Amino acid sequence: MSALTSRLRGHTRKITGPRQAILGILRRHPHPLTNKEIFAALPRGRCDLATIYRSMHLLEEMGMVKRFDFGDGAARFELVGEDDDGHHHHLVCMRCAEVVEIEECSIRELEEQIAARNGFATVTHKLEFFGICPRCQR
Amino acid sequence: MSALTSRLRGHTRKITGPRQAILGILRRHPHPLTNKEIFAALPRGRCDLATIYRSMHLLEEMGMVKRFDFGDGAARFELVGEDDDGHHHHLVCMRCAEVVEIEECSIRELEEQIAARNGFATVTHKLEFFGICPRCQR
DNA sequence: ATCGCTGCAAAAATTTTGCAGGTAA
DNA sequence: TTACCTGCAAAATTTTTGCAGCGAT
Repeated sequence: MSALTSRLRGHTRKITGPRQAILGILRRHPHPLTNKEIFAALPRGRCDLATIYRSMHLLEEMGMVKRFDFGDGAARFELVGEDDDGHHHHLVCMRCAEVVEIEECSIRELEEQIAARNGFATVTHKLEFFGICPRCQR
Repeated sequence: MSALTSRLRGHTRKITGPRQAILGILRRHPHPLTNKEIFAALPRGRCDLATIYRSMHLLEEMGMVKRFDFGDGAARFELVGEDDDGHHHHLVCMRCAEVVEIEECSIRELEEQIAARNGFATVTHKLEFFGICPRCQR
């Protein structure tokens, strides 16, 4: 956590109780969480839902968190590790919403081609897989 | 449009004024539109916003339309062509929201590997690219 | 002491739903 | 005729914002 807190300090931002609690929840959960899920996981009213929304904006802006959309109407967030750049994808069950993390990513070259071909700069991508998980097939 | 209307009929669904108008807008626009954009493009109150939401659910369920999430809080929809399966991706400018269609897709094999490796069935994927378009770089 | 942060409450934005009447087939 | 569809209005969700006070540095 020290790397994260120092990054917060570097942005002249404060290490507060709610932020520590939110980061704790994110560290403890391996998959993207909605703000409401974070709120529910927090020890009983540890902070306001509005504070979570504000914190996620801040953390996203600082690159400490990534935003995902699984197609239901709620944004999800996942902590970016201190060493890696947090780049990976997900395989999501369309029935039960189970999430499997996908490490493999062979899109980097394609990404560069697409950037060059269209004159776009700083191109990134988001890739999500959807299907029916083994349990839900039975 | 005949293929689409016959598909509607096949689902014991009716060809109504609002639905024709919505399909007309979608056919005329090459990129994903939010429901509000569809509403605005409709000749002045041609149908209710709620009707658009209901229509998009129906059309999505029938596979005539695909849903996209570009990360702002609104779903976008794009018409699926009559011949192709509508599978393609987008390159979205993070400043001005310009959208470029990306035909190329080399994920199919990866998709199969991921499905097999995790025991998932009927696996699909969504891939979007984000960057800064040429005009916004200046 | 300063500036940022928080809770609370209100508002905005997106999406869903109930219902009574209208319309395609 | 019958089932589906629509507009209108209300509600449910998700997200944002204003403000007064509190808290980290």
